[in-house]
Amino acid sequence: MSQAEDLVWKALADPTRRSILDRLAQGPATTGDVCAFFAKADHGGLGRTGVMKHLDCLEAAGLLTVRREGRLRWNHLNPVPIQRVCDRWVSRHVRHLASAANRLKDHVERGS
Amino acid sequence: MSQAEDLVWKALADPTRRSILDRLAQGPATTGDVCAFFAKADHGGLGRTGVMKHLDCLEAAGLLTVRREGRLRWNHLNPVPIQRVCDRWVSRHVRHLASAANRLKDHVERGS
DNA sequence: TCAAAATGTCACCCTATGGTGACATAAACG
DNA sequence: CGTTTATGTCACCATAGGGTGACATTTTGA
Repeated sequence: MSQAEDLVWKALADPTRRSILDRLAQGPATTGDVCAFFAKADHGGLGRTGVMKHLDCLEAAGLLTVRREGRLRWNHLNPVPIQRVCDRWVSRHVRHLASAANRLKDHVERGS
Repeated sequence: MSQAEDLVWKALADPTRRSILDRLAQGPATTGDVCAFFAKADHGGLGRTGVMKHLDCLEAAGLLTVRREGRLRWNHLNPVPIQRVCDRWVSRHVRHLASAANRLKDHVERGS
């Protein structure tokens, strides 16, 4: 229940940030690259300031590592926290899938 | 990128709601049960109205199924959406773990 | 040196969200 | 029937969060 895990959940809660992670999964990108990607209206028409706030949020959660190169800021995806959260929390619940399915089955059979 | 998946992410973003799911993972509970669990100060000191809003949120996300029995409302955990989101999104990123590790290794070796 | 490009930072706005108290409804029970 | 218990619903409040424009800083390159 650490603070760090909470930051990860909060970071993943926003669809725009998940899109950024999708973009970074195809390789590192500068902030300008990400901005160009989201400038198009079909990706939200988001401005540079907004993108940066999302990047900050992702970095705080550890989902992003930054490498500065001259005036460029290269954003690298770091999927480790996602896996950690998935292992530590999600698996606990998915483990109950079978019993939950049984309860749902009972639920349906008894006619709701 | 469906609306349904977004509801799941939003629902999981809040630590209180994840605690509720943890509680429900040990078996179904009435709304009163959940309230009693959160009334204690060490669990947030949350009120009944607040609990119900969280339950509504979880139900909208499909993480919760409700069965009414007289004046009781039994809340059942449904981990299926969690697994669906994990399969459809998280696995895409965890798949890049190896290459990301390499990039981080390069990053460190080049001295940040 | 000077201008353009890439990023950093700040103040501000609006809405979504978590939380509450008050009241309404519905079922169990004497 | 009247009371208690469990839940539903509503109006309301405070804050966090997503988004913006304006301006500062730092490189690059002519």
